[in-house]
Amino acid sequence: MTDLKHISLFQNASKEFFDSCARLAHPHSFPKGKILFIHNDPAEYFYVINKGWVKLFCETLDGTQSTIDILSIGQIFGEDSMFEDNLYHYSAEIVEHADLIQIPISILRQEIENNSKMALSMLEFVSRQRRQKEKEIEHRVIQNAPQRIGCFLLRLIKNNTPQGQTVTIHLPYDKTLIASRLGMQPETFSRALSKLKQHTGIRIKGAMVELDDLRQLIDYSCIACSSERSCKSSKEC
Amino acid sequence: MTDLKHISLFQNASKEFFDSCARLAHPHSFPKGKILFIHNDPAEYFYVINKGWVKLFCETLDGTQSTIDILSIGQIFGEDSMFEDNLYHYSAEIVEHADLIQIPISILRQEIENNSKMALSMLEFVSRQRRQKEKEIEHRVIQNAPQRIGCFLLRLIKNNTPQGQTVTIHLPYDKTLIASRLGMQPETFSRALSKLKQHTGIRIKGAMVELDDLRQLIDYSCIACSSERSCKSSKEC
DNA sequence: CGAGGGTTTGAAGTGCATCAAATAGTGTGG
DNA sequence: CCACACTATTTGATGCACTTCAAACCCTCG
Repeated sequence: MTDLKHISLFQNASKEFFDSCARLAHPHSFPKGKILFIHNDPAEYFYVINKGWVKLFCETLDGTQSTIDILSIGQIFGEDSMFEDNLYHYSAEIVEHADLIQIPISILRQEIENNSKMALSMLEFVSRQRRQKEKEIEHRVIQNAPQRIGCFLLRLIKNNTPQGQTVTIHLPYDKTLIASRLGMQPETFSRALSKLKQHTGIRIKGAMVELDDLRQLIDYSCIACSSERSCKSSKEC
Repeated sequence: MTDLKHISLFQNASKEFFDSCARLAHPHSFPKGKILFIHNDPAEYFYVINKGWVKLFCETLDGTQSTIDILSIGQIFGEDSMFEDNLYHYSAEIVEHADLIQIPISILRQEIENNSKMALSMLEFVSRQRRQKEKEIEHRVIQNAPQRIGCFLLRLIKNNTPQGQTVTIHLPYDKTLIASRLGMQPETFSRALSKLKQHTGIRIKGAMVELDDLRQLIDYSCIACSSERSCKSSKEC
């Protein structure tokens, strides 16, 4: 359970919070494909990801899905039901074998109510996510498919990577999933990626993407973005 | 300044908060077209709208705009810079002559830090907005232009309006603005609205929209939505 | 009445979706 | 270690939705 201490959201959590977690939180492993909960299920727990990937999504009656987010190590989900009517407002599916910690939402709720520093951390956290969603809408309006992929790649690169140096990016999950994350069809993703290749000189081998110069990718993708800094260094994107 | 007491976000604010506001907040009137601040301006104040309409937007170097939101009476904006680097992360423009109250962000910040009930209200507020943004992304993925307009109309209708009764909706601002709010071109909006007319039997006279039966509009628009309830009654949409 | 913005309509182009099929890649059991 | 099955990915062909550019129309307000 020491893992929780490394989650930035919990930097200001109290000893009592961690103690409660030690008593009431459960680590769990889940295989790929497992549905953790679905839209409108009553929400008792939120989850912390220690390993693997989790997809959050909604779907309509006719089965059409829209991917809300795909999360990984250090990220949390399900906590937002606290502010709604204690129902999950999305479905969650394991897309890469995952280790999760299941924690009663009530513990978090209590901590937020009693520990004002924690409440502030939570506010920062939610506010940042709100902004990211706004950015995402902007991107879908302004950027075309290849640019959205370029932006996605840039966000995968660590902030301290210097320019003018060969960089290798490992796509974190299936291309089909990336496509859904970016709001496009798999076919479109495939075609858009090769268009991106033509425009920026990136090299693609399976799930590996290599590029010699960040500059070109930034120039191509971030023209269509209002952020001052590129998506690589901006916390917004 | 009594107006502030009616803002639901401030229901749990302390007497000290309202006192500080009485001393340091300024009411202002602004004409249509006035730019309040632009992206990356240092943020000292947030705003409460008493009257009129305000557009929040971002724009890229080449002038392409993306509308984040269009707000009106009882809504606030600019407060989110508190959790960023004290810069506005969007631009704000008056789109209908507006009366605003300008309040130092520091007052709100202090209130959140000292009054845990207020922190919770704020969390609820931001969390709801985050969810609305998620819904908006879903809508743009799943719904086509006429359906998005239908959904927009439904949200304009008061929740307690009964079905099977003629309803008149007044478009709150320019059609061009509604178009930008929904992420489409004015021409697309115009065409999509008449397509919606064909499908649902609504009647359009300028800025007035009339319909005999909500049911038809709901059936047409909300098929492509994952929300349990229709956009009319759902707090999500 | 006439100027200027908002709105609609028309014609043509573009980007993405869709459907269908081929190909590559991965894991399985023999 | 190979053949098979199954899934992920790519490619091709076609269609549709929305955009873009251009022009007409309409409305309001001085």
